[in-house]
Amino acid sequence: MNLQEKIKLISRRTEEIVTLDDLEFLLKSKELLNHYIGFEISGKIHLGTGLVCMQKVKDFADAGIKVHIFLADYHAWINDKLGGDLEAIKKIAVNYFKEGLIAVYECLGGNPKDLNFILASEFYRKNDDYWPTVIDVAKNTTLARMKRSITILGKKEGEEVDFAKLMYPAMQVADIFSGNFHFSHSGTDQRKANVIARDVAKQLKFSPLKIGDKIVKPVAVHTHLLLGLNKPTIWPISVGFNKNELQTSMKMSKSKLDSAIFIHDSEDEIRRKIKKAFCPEGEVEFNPIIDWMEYLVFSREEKIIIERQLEHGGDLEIHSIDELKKIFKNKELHPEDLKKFVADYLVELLKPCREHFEKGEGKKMLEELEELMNK
RNA sequence: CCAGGGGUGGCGGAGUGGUCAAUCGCAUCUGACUGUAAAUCAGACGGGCAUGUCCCUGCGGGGGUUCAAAUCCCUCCCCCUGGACCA
Repeated sequence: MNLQEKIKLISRRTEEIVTLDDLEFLLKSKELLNHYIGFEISGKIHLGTGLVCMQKVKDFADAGIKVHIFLADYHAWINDKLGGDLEAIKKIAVNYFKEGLIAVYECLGGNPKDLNFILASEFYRKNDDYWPTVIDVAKNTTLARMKRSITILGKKEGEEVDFAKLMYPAMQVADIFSGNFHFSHSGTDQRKANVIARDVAKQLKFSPLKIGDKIVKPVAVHTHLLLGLNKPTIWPISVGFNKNELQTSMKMSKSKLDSAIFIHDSEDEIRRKIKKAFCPEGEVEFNPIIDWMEYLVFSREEKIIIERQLEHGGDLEIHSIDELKKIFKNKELHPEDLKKFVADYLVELLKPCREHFEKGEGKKMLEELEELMNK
């Protein structure tokens, strides 16, 4: 694969690459390059991580980059996930979470051997330079900035938090340097941490990131955050609405009931959630179903055929997201037909993963997680 | 550690001895209406069933006063604001 192909592969369907020049520089070097994406062990894996993030992980792997999945157990603990029980979090991380990511990766056609899993707590224990790196990062960042950065934990800026949460951004940044990761891959919600990493990169005494003798900044690759299936909190949109605010309110979230589909949801669950999803006819911009078509379907397909009854126009062949948007905007495609397509598509795509968690060890791991979440 | 304020249903937030299973808003669920969802309207919304002017549990935990407590008293825990301490 040549340089241009690699760049194209890594940057396809991303929201942002910081920066493209640095990406090119890294890819030109002859060194083994390391990718990283961190996941808080926060509960069930939804399609945002399962399909969007893992698809990008596969892109990295296909580009010949060593990919690392960082199981952020300490981070989950800090962020009060799973009852804030570190031991339980660790267990879920190495069982359910790892298992789930492998299973979806296979659904996407990836080879699980590509994936290198790192458990945060283990990584810290074995790495004497880790905590000095945290301090090093902290010394090069202001308190005000850390306070602003708690949005990466899903907290609102200015929200009252315990002190550990202010350590979280520094830890996340230190993860990147301690792991010697050249690529920090995340959803756009993690942008603040990645930008801090780039800002402190040249100041660090501990674990600086190097290519040869040159100290470099990690390249941030930000993938799209899927829209939740719910109606946005601000709707209908009025004149002078805040687009950012609206988009933030639309993000898929585990805390918003039925806004997310999980990688092992049953066929009925998938269909039920899609059916009740917000989907205004003719609206392409703030429409979760259109969003999912773009990031879950057209990210993989060159051509799709939407089945329709004759009275509704008969089967429809579409070749791109732009074509779909145009047709939908003109109300030449009814939401119900589109929903049916998306549901069928996901049911089929996720089948191996679903079956994996329906029996044996997989089932046990999922039940273990559910029990913990119901506490 | 001290002073003051506070902890009520999934969330926000009323209530401050009986008429409180607890106003109201949001969320959620059901039905009607739409070829989806939304919006709108009607109903449900602590749990149970025999669905009733029925039973149980309940207003941070525990104990007490009272015929009667979310409401008063004691005690413990936790949160917020400020202060004190700082070899």
